Amino acid sequence: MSEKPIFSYVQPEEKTGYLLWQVTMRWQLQMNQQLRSVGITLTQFSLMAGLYWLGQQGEVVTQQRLADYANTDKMMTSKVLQTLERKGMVERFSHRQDGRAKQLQLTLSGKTLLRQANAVVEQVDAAFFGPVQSNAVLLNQLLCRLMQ
Amino acid sequence: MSEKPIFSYVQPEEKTGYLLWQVTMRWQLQMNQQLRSVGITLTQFSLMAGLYWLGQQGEVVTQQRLADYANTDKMMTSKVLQTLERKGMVERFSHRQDGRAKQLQLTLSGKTLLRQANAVVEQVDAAFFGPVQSNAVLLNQLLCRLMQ
DNA sequence: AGCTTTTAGTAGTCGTGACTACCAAATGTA
DNA sequence: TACATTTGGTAGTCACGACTACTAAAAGCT
Repeated sequence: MSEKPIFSYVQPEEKTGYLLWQVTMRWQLQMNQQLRSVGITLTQFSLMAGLYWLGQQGEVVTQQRLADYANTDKMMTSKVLQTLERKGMVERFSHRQDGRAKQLQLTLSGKTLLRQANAVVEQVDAAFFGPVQSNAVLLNQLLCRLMQ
Repeated sequence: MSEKPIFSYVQPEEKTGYLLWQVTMRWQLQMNQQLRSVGITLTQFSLMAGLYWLGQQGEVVTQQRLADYANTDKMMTSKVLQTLERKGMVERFSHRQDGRAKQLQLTLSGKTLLRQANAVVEQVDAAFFGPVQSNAVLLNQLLCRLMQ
């Protein structure tokens, strides 16, 4: 006498959410493994990239602004930026108008590192998405719709 | 006199890899937030689900076997299973044939929790992938191709 | 049997990622 | 001006997820 099965007959790995998760973990792993050669993590890269980008737009970038832009929470952002400051990639000054805020700035070594890291990221991305290159635009659209 | 820009004119958030990452983080967050009501994490759920599934196939499941199946590393798997054992969701016996291995078994409470958690997962998945429901099969195929 | 190599599992570290809780500065309002 | 509320940032906790390094048992080899 067997119990009622918990799952339907679909195997877990056939579920879209699970697949999405697995694929992303693999992408993230490859990124971090390759980025290791330049001494940076994916998260650190994405924050530095965000900082650079906002800076290019002429913005005065605070930690909260960067966190909003990168969709990271401010606590994590604070910690990673402390790490990046310790590594000499980022400087944090106190904000002129707002006494609470920290104004962020990439250092010269930071920009150099960012440039090196970006080359790695581009290369891993190309290799990873090679198998679906013809459908890249489509995949992009679907993902965009999931972000609203 | 301005330096050569580090990135092309594409904004970072337009990159497929970055999008994939963002979407998955959001999916994972929603999963974990909802699963909290039943007192389990997504990772714990996926290991329990894998254990259940392999058990249904009549296999004697060891930690390494489960790790292989779930694409998790054995160190992490070991720790999460210790947590699950402490919570009384899983039992770990020593393997009859292999003195190194641990044989895994879901407890009754484990199965109950798994059933509750699965209902939550199904519901979050449905809500999350609603916006692309008509293209679900296509998205699935693309993701599958990225897993080889 | 004696030896090397592989394999199953654990301990402990680092870096997220989400959380609670907190401080202090800025803002809104009476 | 006085007070309550919001906002920018930090400290510390928990749970991955990847890593190094380790023990001990199994398997392979001579």
